[in-house]
Amino acid sequence: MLSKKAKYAIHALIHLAKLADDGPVLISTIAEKENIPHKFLEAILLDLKKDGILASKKGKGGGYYLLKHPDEVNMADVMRLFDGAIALLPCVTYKYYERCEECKDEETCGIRDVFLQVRNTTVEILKAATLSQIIKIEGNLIL
Amino acid sequence: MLSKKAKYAIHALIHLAKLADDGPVLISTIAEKENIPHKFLEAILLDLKKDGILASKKGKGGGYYLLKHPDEVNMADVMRLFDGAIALLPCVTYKYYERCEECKDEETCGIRDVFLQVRNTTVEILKAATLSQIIKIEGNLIL
DNA sequence: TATAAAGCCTATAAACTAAGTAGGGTATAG
DNA sequence: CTATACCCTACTTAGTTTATAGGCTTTATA
Repeated sequence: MLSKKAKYAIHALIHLAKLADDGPVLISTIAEKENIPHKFLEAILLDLKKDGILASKKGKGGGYYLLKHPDEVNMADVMRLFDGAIALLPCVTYKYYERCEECKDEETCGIRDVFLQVRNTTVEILKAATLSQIIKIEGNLIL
Repeated sequence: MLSKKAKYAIHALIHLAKLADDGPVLISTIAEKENIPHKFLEAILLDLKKDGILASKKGKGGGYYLLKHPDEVNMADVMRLFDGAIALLPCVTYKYYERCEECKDEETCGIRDVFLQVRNTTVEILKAATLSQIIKIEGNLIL
């Protein structure tokens, strides 16, 4: 399951993507509209900023805004940022690779093979799911 | 990520599937061969028994053995048993459905759509991954 | 240049979960 | 009838998640 952090991040990002041309948005505004605890959201947005997805402006008239284009922000990246590896086994991850402790021989491990497939198809779908794409889907679903 | 419980369960099941015709296997034997803490494995095997996948025989000459055919035991079932829902969001699960708290409108939720796709393809792969299948793959990989 | 606005930073706490341990109870083959 | 081996309940320990508290720093603007 996704952590709340990741879920909140996605909601905040979509919120910001929809208002991409309206200048900085207050943490408080996002928190209220998206039902996210204010202080918790603060930490989340900071992480997204450190990762280069968002930028912020301090002081009066400040707030957060998207730095990357909505086309360039996908769910795989967001999930990795907050929840770590997408794969279900450490031995089939890309960035977080680790050997499975109890595994006797990785080469002939039939379990590995299955979960590698799962990882690959999952990453494919999540990479295609950009902010633009999600907003577009929501638009179509309303019809 | 899979819990250790689920991983241990898979290893134990494969172990038992390979020895399906040799009568009951001792917990101690599986624990030793698969590097699983004995007491922990005890609890895991009991869960698998309660779920109808394994059966056991008490007393001298006892142990655990597969009740279901290796064709009928797949990774989706094992994962659900130990780690709960396979989906990454509670609102796209089959058996464990729950509304996402922060979700304003499930009908028009673009996030839901993405994670429903992920769930469906994942379940498809995991259902196809039966014990027989995994053992077969391992056999082929050795070549 | 004071001052309010708004993000930044560190520490802490409460609740939950995962992983494993302890110790005895119960059934059964020989 | 006793050694064997699974069954059951409770507990512990460590780590993670989900926050909250409180003050610090930057900045627009009156």
